[in-house]
Amino acid sequence: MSASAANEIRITLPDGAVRTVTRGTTGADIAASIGPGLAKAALAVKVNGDLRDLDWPIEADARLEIVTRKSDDALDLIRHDTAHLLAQAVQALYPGTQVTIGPNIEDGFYYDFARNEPFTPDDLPKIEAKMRELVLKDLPTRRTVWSRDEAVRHFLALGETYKAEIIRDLPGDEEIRVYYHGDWHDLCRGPHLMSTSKIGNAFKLTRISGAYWRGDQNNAQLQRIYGTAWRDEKELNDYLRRIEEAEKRDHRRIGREMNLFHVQEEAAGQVFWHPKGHTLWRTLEAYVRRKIEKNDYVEVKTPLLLDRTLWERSGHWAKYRENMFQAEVADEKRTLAIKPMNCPGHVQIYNQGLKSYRDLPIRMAEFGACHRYEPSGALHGIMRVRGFTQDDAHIFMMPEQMVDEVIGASRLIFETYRELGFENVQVKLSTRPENRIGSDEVWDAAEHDLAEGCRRMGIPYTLNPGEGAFYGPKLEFTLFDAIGRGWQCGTVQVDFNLPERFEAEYVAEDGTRKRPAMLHRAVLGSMERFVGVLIEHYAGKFPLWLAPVQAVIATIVNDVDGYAREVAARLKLAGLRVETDLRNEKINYKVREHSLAKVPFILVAGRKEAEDGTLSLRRLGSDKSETLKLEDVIALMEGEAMPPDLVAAARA
RNA sequence: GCUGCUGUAGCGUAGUGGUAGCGCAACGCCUUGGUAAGGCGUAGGUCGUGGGUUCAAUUCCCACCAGCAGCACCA
Repeated sequence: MSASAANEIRITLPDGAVRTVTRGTTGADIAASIGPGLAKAALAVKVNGDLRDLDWPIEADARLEIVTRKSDDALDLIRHDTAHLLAQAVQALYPGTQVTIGPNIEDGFYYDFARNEPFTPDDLPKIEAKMRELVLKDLPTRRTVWSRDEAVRHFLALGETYKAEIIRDLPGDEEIRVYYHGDWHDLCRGPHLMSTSKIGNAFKLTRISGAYWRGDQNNAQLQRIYGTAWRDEKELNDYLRRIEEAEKRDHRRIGREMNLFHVQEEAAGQVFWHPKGHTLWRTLEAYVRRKIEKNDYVEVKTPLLLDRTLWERSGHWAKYRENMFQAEVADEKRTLAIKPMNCPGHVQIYNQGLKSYRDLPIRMAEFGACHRYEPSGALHGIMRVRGFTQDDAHIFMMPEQMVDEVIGASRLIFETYRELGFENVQVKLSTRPENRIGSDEVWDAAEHDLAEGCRRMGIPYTLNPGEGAFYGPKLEFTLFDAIGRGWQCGTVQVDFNLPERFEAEYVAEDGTRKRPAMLHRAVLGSMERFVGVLIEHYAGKFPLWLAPVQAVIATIVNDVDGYAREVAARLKLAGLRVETDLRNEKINYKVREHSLAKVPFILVAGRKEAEDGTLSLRRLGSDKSETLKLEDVIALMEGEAMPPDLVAAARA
């Protein structure tokens, strides 16, 4: 091999072209050799799939890809550089502030700072202005490599104790890089854009919050600044519009606008359901009830208030007491607690009378009102509350029936979500935590049964190691709504604890007493939360079968009030939820009002319709109307108002 | 629970050391009008709660409660 050949390396470009260049050539050099346009557009390179700085010397044969603003990787680069820019601006404006970490997150980034004085919302525009100033200065990026000791000493001398801690904790073989943007520098793995001007102007600081160092409540609380950054102004504006759209779907807002429910401070974390909201609730409940009846569940109702001794026996008193509401009465010495879960109650019912293996499995369901003292900061509308109703069930069975029951419960969950309009569902298997009860053999079997159930159903799942409950492993079902947000709702959990503690038994085929296995399972999870999810998923525009008011009959003149009432009566007879609007208002006004109230059908009745026995039907979201015979309206609406499970049954 | 912010009529908001306005909604009257806001009028607030400062507090201070954003939590 000649000396020159030893100094040459082969670079393969994405189109397959191969270039021979001198060892140590950078991505910038190669981009320049391809063309001046690309040289200008280049932000970074990918060397054998790894993102690198443009000036990173390439030392061996490699596949190389030039990353421009159009590349998928550009956003990550821009966001991370913006995070640095934020830190640089903050340290320029607020000397003495320590930097910690500043990772990318979905749609943006954040940076955590240690500073005694808190940031206020007024600081954001100031910081942002400073950031734009730094962009205009076009500060060049310079990468340096330090020894560990040198870096630690350096950052400690600067008073950057968090950075020093981060460096100390880096794996031994990791190269310690410090990036300079002009005079300012930060420890960073990179890569970075070659100068601050490459970031562009499409960024915005969005909010401030507290955050614990390393996410641990026992550590110091830092101040986090969130921001978003995009390739260009258009992308930024699209994003801001998306946020606005999401705000419009907010169930708290729609709940108020559609008069579904309210909350008030005397009952923090609990919901006052208004007639319309409760109609929605009952419709959903009736649907779930049909589903479980079809799946051979029995429904029960158990007490809300149970004696402390029962909770001691179940283990909740020891493990869950801080989250339980307690009640006392003047005349009695006993302490009662409001149930945070339904399981102990269900085991009490199971334990009434001796069960045979022939009775199993017993699938015991309850729409159980539970109360948990959730931390005040966790409360959120009707999504995270202190008083909620689980569509709960416990399945008592022989251990060998476990896989079938896991499959049955999972199938019910998938089917329900699909019928309710959620196609995309993900499953997680949470396995044994550090702190647990039960032998390894029992855990092995339970984890196996959950996994086996998924496998046989052909549903993929991801592992969530160590995240199981202390009493058993679980499957968690996350559904994705219309704007792509995930909601963990359903769960299937194995429980070793309760049957043991309450000494549940069944008589086996051989006449011996055996302990049944138990599965907890919820489909919607919390009714309150699920109604919230439905509101946000549909943005309040519910499918007809769920809509609290399915149609309003709006009159044009008072002469037809009688006809409108008659129509309403006929529709009600057909099982439809309708209201009349006989007010002395113009039809424009009525149409506007009921459209804003998201009523699926407006049935307009004027003189013509009253004479012909017809209605002018206008669908929500349409500006057209069509005139139909009353019978046809009823037939049409009856068809569309059929709940999805009944539609499926009718088709079968 | 932690950090920050907020709390004025049902909702959305203005405002001030001298006991409060506006819009929408509500209610009443007039208008009976063909598919997204007709007109006029009336009523509604101990300005989150409790203390303090002051001649005087909705306004300033403190505490508490609740809400919002995030963190932490989420059997």
